[in-house]
Amino acid sequence: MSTISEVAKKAGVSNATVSRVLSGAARVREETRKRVMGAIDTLSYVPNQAARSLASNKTFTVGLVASNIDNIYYGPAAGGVEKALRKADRHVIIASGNDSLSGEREAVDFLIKRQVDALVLVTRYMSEEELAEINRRCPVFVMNQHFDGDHGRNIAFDNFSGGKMAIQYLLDQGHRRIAIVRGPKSKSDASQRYLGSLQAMEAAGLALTYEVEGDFTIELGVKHMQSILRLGERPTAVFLGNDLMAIGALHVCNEHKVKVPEDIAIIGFDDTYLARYTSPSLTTIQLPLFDMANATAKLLLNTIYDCQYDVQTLFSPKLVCRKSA
Amino acid sequence: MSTISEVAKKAGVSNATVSRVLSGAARVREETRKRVMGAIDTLSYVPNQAARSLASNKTFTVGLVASNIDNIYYGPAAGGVEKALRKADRHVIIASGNDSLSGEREAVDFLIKRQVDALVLVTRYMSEEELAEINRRCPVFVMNQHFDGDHGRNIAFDNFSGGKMAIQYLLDQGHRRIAIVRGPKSKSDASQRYLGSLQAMEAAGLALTYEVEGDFTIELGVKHMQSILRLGERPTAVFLGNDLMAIGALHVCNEHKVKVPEDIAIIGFDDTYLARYTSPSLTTIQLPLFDMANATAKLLLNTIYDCQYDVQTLFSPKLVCRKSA
DNA sequence: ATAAGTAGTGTTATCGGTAAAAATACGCGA
DNA sequence: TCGCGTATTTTTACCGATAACACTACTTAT
Repeated sequence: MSTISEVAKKAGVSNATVSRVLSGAARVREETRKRVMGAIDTLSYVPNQAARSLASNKTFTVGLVASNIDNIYYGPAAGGVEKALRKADRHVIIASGNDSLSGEREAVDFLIKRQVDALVLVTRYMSEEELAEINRRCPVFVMNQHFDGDHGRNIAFDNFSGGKMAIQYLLDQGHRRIAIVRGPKSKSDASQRYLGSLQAMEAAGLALTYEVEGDFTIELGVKHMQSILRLGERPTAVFLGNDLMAIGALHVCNEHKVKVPEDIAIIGFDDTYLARYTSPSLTTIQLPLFDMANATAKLLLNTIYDCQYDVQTLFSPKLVCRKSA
Repeated sequence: MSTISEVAKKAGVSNATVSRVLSGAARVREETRKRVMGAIDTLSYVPNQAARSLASNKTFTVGLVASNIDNIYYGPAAGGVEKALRKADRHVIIASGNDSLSGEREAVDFLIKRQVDALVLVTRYMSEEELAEINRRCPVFVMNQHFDGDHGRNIAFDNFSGGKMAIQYLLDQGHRRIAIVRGPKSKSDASQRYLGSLQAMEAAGLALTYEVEGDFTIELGVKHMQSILRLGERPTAVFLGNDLMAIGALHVCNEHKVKVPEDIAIIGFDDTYLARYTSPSLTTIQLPLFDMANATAKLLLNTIYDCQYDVQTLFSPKLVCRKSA
């Protein structure tokens, strides 16, 4: 490992000049610059991150907390964040929240101790107040919850329209007896989807046949679908608040030989990559998680590191018609 | 943020003494130690990682490269690694290989530039020779491929027995016409599963009805299952080299109204968490990925950081009977 | 001609730790 | 009482960058 001094010596300049060439911020004569670049090249010099951090008081590191790494939503989220940050030569530390509130807190504390420059949170259990609290210790960015950091901006998805769209599609298909397994009341995205659904129903002058709160897990999709199948007068269609619950629901229908979509139509939300391969394939509302995560990271780069990316801050739902509805 | 000097001052000792209280390696009088701990506590001092790294020439950071973060296998792998490392107060930087060889290489280069102390690779495209090559630049740990770093140890899974077990189960169920969609020939784990299957068939005096190479993706599971259904004399059972391909296969069967397991039995490999929720639920061979990743990380900690964890280095397959076979 | 501004580069202090060497204190046997 | 070994702590160099400031050589305005 060569150091900046060796490069400086070889190029016949001072350390400071090499540093300037590297940072690109200050003016350097073109000829000098070339000489330095040449030296960097022949020595295959790589700046020492630790020294950089120590001197500049930045770590060039962003922490990513997921409530659970082993989760179908985590992949695209981490991928989108990592892609944007790597391109900008920053890196991502991960910490899993082990699917609990205390775990999420520990993960956040761990990363703050590691002096990350900012946090991206994809949490399930933290309230918005708690996010604000954390934001006082370290800049926080989220993508699925209502929370604007100090920068006053956020990446948002139009969950309301998405919920409306799902129900509207069922109505258009002729369904009148519709049930909803909504996501948790504590989550604003879930609530928006629900509110959108209600509006679509009301506009059609109808009421929900059945309604229950799930927690976005397969397990609760299973449980609630079992209840729905036991209902005296079954609905002809069910809107599940996310794909995971829809997968659980499909599983139950198949087990009970209830034909989807003939006997009962199922529609999900998110369009995870599995939706295409369920049996039958899942009709759902697409949420472009990877792109949203990418945008979140770019917003972060702009805010924390003064980068200049164009950032799309509002994303819209899209209906993906497959075979389940 | 308070510094080590402030702590030292408050405790009435030198910086060095605080340092050795923290590291725990050297002898410190119990009374002094308590005084220092007290000062650390009241100042809520947290050591500066950058300074630590710079002085000790270690980053306490491990790089994790996955061929694709957005992959069902990545979650448990990352989770297992992260858990062990966080407990040991090290952290994990992630980099995605974007599902290509060049992407994997870039990810590795990125992490080495970031001066990680070691690498954990969960790659799809890199040959063992390339791993050895990388290992010369930075200690490499893998869990699914045959590769022992300089330490000469590795976390291994008995894929051979797993393959044998899958076929044996099908034979026990009375199947005689059996097809295999094996994993890629370039991967040793896939080949071991295949070899194990062959042995089971031979022991029964039978030959495979059909055999083809897949690449562990749902898409190829779909494609090969379609071919199998077009076969003149269909096999009565198919062993897919991993769950992802099995999910694709199930999807095709359901689409073609081929009843599973009555018309054709399907067995997968890995027991991903989705196996439980397919229709019908997937019979498969369990591979404890999270635990293996955890063990890999512990092996890494022992090797790189002189920790003393007990590490299980060989893991065994287990049959998980569900409804698809 | 002189002051003032600007481009380009060098000097130097500093970031907050670690580790090796040096110093101090203390107990013990000769 | 002296020398020596052991236990404990301090001193003193770094580690490799950055950033504020200083300096030099030109331009340009006055």
